[in-house]
Amino acid sequence: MADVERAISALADPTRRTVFERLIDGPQSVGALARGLPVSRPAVSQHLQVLKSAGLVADRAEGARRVYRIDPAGLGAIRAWLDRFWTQALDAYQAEIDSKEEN
Amino acid sequence: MADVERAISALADPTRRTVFERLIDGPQSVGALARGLPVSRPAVSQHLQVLKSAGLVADRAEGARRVYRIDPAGLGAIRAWLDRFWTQALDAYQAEIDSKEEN
DNA sequence: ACTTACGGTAAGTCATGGCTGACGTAGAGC
DNA sequence: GCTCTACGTCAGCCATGACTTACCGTAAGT
Repeated sequence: MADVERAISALADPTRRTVFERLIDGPQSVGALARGLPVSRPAVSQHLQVLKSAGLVADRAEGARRVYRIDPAGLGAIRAWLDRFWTQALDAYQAEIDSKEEN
Repeated sequence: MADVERAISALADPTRRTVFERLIDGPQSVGALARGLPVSRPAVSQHLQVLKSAGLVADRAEGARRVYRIDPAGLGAIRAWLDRFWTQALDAYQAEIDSKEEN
């Protein structure tokens, strides 16, 4: 649950969301990611740490470079949480409509 | 898409998430919500404005009181966005695994 | 009309966090 | 071993936003 919390707030930042979306095209090194973004390389590195601690990405050392890839775990956690939430909200919504129609 | 962006960042705040979750139990007035939270009533009011502009809640005037309820629109937007994202991520993930096994 | 309850708004404070530049470290090539 | 590239980390800056108090309009009850 706290895992989900961090995943959500991680994806709340626009830059971080962009970094994450770029990784969908395939694993990338930090420098490669930073080159396509309007922020410095340290900024990208920090964003990747946040994404990593949220279970959204994983990293693998490849020589001097560090390649990041998407980790399905974090996204799956959000999805599960959202699904449960979604059904609850819909149920409550429908129940509210029904109770109004009974008048 | 920008709608989704606001919905996500809206749910990123813990207090706001709590407010939203409380509304699942049924529509609530601002005062009722504030009474169960460690923050002041204006704070809750401001959070509700954010949730409203994100399409996550809707309000209805009921005499002097203002009752807020969950609006499925915002949650549905996040869900749709996340689903598309989810399949893309999984595809990319699987494709990456396959390309590694070909060595 | 007066009062009381409810809630949105304004102004101001303070903490969080995103960003940069500087620095230190590890690997690869000559 | 020297150099160059690639990253992570640290310190500090600054904007964003969450929160509070004070205030104002509005609706209902007496």
